[in-house]
Amino acid sequence: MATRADVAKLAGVSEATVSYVITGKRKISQPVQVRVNKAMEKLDYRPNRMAQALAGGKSRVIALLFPTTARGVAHVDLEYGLGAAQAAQELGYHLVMWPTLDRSVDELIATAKSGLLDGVILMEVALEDERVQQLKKAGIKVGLIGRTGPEFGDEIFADRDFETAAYDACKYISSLGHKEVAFLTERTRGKSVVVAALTRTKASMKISGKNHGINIHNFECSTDPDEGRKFLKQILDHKPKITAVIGLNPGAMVGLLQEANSQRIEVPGRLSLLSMATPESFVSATSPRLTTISPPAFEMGDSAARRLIASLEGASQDDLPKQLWSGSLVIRETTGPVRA
Amino acid sequence: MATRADVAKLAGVSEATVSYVITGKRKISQPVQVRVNKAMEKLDYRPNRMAQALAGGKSRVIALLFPTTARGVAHVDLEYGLGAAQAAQELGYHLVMWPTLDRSVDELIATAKSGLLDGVILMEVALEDERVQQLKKAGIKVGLIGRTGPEFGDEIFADRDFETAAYDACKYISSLGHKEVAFLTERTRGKSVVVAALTRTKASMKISGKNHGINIHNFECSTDPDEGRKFLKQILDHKPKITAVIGLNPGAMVGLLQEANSQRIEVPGRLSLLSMATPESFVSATSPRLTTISPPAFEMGDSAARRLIASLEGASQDDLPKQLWSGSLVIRETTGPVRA
DNA sequence: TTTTGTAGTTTACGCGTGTAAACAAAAAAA
DNA sequence: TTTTTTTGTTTACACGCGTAAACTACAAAA
Repeated sequence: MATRADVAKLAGVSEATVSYVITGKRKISQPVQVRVNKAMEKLDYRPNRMAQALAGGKSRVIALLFPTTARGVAHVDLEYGLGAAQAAQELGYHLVMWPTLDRSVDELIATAKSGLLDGVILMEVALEDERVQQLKKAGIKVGLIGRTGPEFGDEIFADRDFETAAYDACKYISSLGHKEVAFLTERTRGKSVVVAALTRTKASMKISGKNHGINIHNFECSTDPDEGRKFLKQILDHKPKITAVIGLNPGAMVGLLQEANSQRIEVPGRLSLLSMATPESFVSATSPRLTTISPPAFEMGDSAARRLIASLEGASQDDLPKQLWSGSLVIRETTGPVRA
Repeated sequence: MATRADVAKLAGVSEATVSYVITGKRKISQPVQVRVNKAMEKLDYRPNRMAQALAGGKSRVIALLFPTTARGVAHVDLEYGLGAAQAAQELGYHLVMWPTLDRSVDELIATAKSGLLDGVILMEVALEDERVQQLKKAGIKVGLIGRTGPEFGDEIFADRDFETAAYDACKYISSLGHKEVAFLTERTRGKSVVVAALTRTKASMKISGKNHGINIHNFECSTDPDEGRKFLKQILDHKPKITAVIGLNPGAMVGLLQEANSQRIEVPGRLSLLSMATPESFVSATSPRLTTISPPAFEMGDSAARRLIASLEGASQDDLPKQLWSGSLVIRETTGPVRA
């Protein structure tokens, strides 16, 4: 591999001049620039990234934390990751996958201090997320998919617009004539970490439900599909007036749907189902296909990465993609008018 | 951040001694080792990975190619990726996500030459995969999830055992009494790249079908669920004797299932469905839940990464995880005895 | 006694870049 | 003309580590 010295020799200039042509941090005359560029092309020169990182103190590598629970990873995380990785690539950065079983960031901080990582993107952000504090204290830039709250003014993030999402959901469900609606979220009792999305959506649903004349009944269960099955029986037996379920619990939603199918409960005839958290790519496997308001995961990953990198470069925060994404309602086969 | 010099000073030895204590490449006396280790601990010393990479010529970073088509990424890829990333992490390596729209590896080679990448893991490997040649020619170590063929003796890979998978599928389906079985694969006509898995499975199905007294009818269609829907009509109309479908096309399989549900075709009463390529985590969304023989994706990713890294380190190839994985049959709700 | 060997440690330098500071040449000001 | 400023380029070194080669102290062999 050709080095800067080779380029300098071929172009008949000093090594520093080559560097300055590349970075543009000093003015170099037109003819010299041309000579250097030609030499670089001829030698197929690529600056050594390790040397750049060592000398410059920046690796241009960021990490994406994949929170892996016992049950595996949420598939939407892959889409966040791909969006972020692709954006990073376009900007000359690289994204390393960082699976974690617990929520510890110790190893991550150690790696960042060793010079490999310039920044980190976090998912499944809690309202009070100690990881954010720990990373910041260690001097590591943090980007969020999601956000802490409510003082997030100085944070770098891309998140859903829960107010709009809840509004759209309630508007649509109410337009179908539903009055008694279950809102099914993930279980929070006994959990040390409550993802911020849950709190925000719950609050927004309460307001939007009222505004659209819907009675929102809050339920929660674990993300296991079996829990979704039990939940179906529960509402059929104890809350027969409920005619629609809005869900922020993709695992339970598919279980609910499966149970409805096998018990010949008509969907959407008897019960309409709308999921607010099922990734698009997952919907294709459901039957009948779920109506959703889903996060534009790829775009959100892209946005978070671009914002983090802009911050790393000290670049202006203009010309960046959206920060809040409502996601759009896609009407499929699990929602319909309430039966007369 | 503390450097080697700090440690050396505190321990009262030279910098080289510190390095040799870490790497163990020279013999260092017990008392000195103890002094150095204590100094490292006290200073919370972490070798700078960029300096290590520059001086040592190895970055201990590998890339994982995510082939992203227009339709998105196969979700099984996430599981491969997590397995590989976790294995890499355990071994002191890191894995960067490398999304590619086409199958070009030019940019990847350039990045490897710039010193950032020691090796690459490839997915969706074709029988004659030019990427493998290109990367090898550029001096980049390659690990495969899948394999080229048939001369793969010197290659580093983890792949499915298609012979066993096909055998298990045919044995089970035949035990249910099915005689006329469709085998549904992805479309190959007009495609420049044929994934090796397809060719191998087809060949194995032919043999195993014969051995189990099953008539295998080969079909192929695109991975679009809509194609799966059309396919259902096609076999019902033109091949009514077929009572089971074995699929190597997850997209079409879910479409098929959806169409069967909406047309009230009984599954598995009228038609049994067995998928050989649907990732476990995807199955939870199907209704009724698909019977599968699925690749143990996480373990395969783990194996591929461990093998690649062992090769990078020049380590022995012993004590490595399996190379060929058949995956186990998980009987769920879409298979049953043929109707009398 | 001298020679040879060995274990343990240090010296010395290279890896390829970023960039502050020094410098030279040409242009502008005095 | 001399002095100052500006522009363009180079010199010099730091970044933190890996490791070959040199060295020291001491034991063993001749």
